[in-house]
Amino acid sequence: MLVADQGEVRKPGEVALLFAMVYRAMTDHMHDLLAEHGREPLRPAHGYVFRYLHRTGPVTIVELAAQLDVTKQAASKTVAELVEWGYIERCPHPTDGRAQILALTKRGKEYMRLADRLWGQVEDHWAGLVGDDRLAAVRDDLKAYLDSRYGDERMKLRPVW
Amino acid sequence: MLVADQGEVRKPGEVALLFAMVYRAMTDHMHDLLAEHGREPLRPAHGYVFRYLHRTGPVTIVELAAQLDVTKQAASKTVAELVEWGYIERCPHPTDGRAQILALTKRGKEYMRLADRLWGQVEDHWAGLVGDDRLAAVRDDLKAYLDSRYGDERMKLRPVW
DNA sequence: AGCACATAGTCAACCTGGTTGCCTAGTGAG
DNA sequence: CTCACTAGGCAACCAGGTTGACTATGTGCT
Repeated sequence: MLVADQGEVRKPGEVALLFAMVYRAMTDHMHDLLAEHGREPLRPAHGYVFRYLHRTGPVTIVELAAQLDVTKQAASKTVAELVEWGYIERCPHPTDGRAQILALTKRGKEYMRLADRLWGQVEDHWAGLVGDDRLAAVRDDLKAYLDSRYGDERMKLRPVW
Repeated sequence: MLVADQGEVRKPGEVALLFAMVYRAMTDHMHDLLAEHGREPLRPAHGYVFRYLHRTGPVTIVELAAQLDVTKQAASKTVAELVEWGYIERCPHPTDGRAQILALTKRGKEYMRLADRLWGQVEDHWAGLVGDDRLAAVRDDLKAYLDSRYGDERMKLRPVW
């Protein structure tokens, strides 16, 4: 596999700035692909709700708020939107009269599967540029940084949005 | 140099999610370092203002707005804050009575130099984990993606904040 | 059973950081 | 001089969060 170009010394802040730009570029790329499928982009916060519900199964608003690292009210607002758009449904909690159970609807699962496929295409595009091995190395280096900062807590870190 | 661990297949969306988390982690890391120096964190938008002024020299609000990809009013608000905090100063435009020239103050330059140094430390931490070569490869792969999407326009892409 | 305390979710108001539409003062071409 | 345009600011608005308070429900203790 190709060795990195050694000619250019890394400037302070360069990688951080590139990071912010690439994140933006990837998000825009994703929105372009969604548009090609006639789908409106949802906000990253929405995407994290979908991922969390898919990984964990039905949860309450309090649990969702904790996962997204926002207040109950903010989680409630986000949920209200997704309910209105038909991506999430509310069910009574089996044992707690106060709480509600939130779950992805069929439509929500479809959107999430499409989004995963399209994110995969964004990453495939990138892998096509630099090689699967290099992108896997990028991923591993990202994980190394997160592990160094958060260890086992790293999956709890709220992503930027 | 070590070859990437081949055992783990990339999952769709994995790199994108890692991206959002690492960006968050790097920003938090940076805030921790600033706090160690008794400095308040500024918002990323502020940091981009500093960088732009430093690279380009004094500019007007309209030019700044274009660079940040926000409205004149938003740029004006951000500038008003930085003026209030003593990082930027306004001067009359030499030839246009309507316009003002914005420039970094000494204090602004000091903050920016410190911020660059601290971003360098964030990146050095990462380089220490994965190796300079690997981080240089990450940087090159980030650039490859941006080039593929924006070519020469890539430096004009507004970063996420 | 009753009570004190805690919690789930919602409401209204607020805040931040943007946008929009409009305004005044200034610019430049004709 | 006139007119179309621009620079920057004002006020109101919006989105997406927070705060504090509220009601209904739950829990644990006596």
